[in-house]
Amino acid sequence: MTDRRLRPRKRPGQLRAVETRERLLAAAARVFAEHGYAAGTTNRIAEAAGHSIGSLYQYFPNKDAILVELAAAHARSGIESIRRRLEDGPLPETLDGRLRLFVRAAIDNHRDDPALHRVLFEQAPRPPELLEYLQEAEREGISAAERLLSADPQVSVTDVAMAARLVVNAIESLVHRFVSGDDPAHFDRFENELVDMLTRYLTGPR
Amino acid sequence: MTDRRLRPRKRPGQLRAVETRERLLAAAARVFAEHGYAAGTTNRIAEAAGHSIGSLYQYFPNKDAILVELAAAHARSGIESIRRRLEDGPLPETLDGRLRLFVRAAIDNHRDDPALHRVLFEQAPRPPELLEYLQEAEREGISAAERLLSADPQVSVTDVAMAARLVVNAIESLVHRFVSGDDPAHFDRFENELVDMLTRYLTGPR
DNA sequence: CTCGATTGTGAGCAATTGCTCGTTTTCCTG
DNA sequence: CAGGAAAACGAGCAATTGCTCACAATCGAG
Repeated sequence: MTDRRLRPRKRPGQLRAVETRERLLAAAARVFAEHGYAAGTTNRIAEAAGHSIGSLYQYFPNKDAILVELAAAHARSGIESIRRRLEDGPLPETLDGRLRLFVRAAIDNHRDDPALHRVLFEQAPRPPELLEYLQEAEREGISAAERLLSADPQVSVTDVAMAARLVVNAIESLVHRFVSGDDPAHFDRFENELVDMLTRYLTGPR
Repeated sequence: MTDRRLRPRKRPGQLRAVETRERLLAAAARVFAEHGYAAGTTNRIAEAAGHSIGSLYQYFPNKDAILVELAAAHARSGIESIRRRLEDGPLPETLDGRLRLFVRAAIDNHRDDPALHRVLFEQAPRPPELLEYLQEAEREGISAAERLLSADPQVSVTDVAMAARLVVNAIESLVHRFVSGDDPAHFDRFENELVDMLTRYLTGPR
């Protein structure tokens, strides 16, 4: 929690080193998910990875850097998941269908490892560097949403900018809440209702 | 972070003691809000309150107990705020008006001290005792919402149970996000749009 | 005023943490 | 095989933390 620099002190060259780094990251994900951020000590992470702390500190300058790496990877995978779905087939015809696509992507990305997601985005300290990265990603999401909403004749909302923020934040927040919560079975009902909520909101009467 | 019991070891009897306890709690709120949970050390809290750590540990068995006390107080104040608004005047005639009442209460309760709220409900560990308290409060809120929605002829939603959960969680999550974020001015626009979203959702076409 | 009970004090202990650094092991090049 | 570089190791240090406990100050009942 001391050094602000997040760059690795040594970039892995040999294959062996790359594997070590990956094992350390995977172990960190497991340890953080199970013990939380504060109790997820660097020694524990190294031990769980089957390596020494010395090795850990060869690839990460401090504990925060590990967390940032995990969080950024998670965010990237979310964005990638949406991109893949968009390229996979044509954009759904109905607004309803398009919203469902985004909601599904969000659910999948959260369902992956809710415990880790909780640690990363709730209880862990978020260094400014990570915050900027996440805010930038959110801003992109919002402006993309804004473009989609503006171009859609079905959308009857007046304050499109605020609507875009609401939609993006609603999906992110609510999915996070429901997946983190103890509702393993009701995901379908939740998905339907959330899509319904957004659709009715966006296409509602003047 | 050791002792599970959260009961105070000594209940203050004299006025002097009550004041000490209150000064400690107020200082804890300030320190947590400014430094976060991990860096909000018990020594720092005691110092900020103008007392010794010894006194702190006479009224709180451990650090967690202080946090739980603050969180519970915050939740209580939120519930109280809604109750006051409901008793203050008659229940608004329109669904729109009723929703706005709840949204306003949520905004006010969050606006009070966003930094502290962040610490309490995001980065700090939530002991099971507190979690149960909060879940119970949420369940009450949801079932109250469910009753209101069922009784309302304007409400056209089919899955009323899930709708109640969505509405309560949407208000809580979205208000939290927007108030915590850096949007001091756009609160009105946000309030309007959120009320609009919920109204259209609940009264939308079959 | 007396004197036990309540309240307040703070030096310091035991435990834990993030992290360093001197050393050993493994790999790659020629 | 030689030998230098890259990778891995892990005992242990410096700093911090939550918390104890022996004692001092203050209160209030008789």
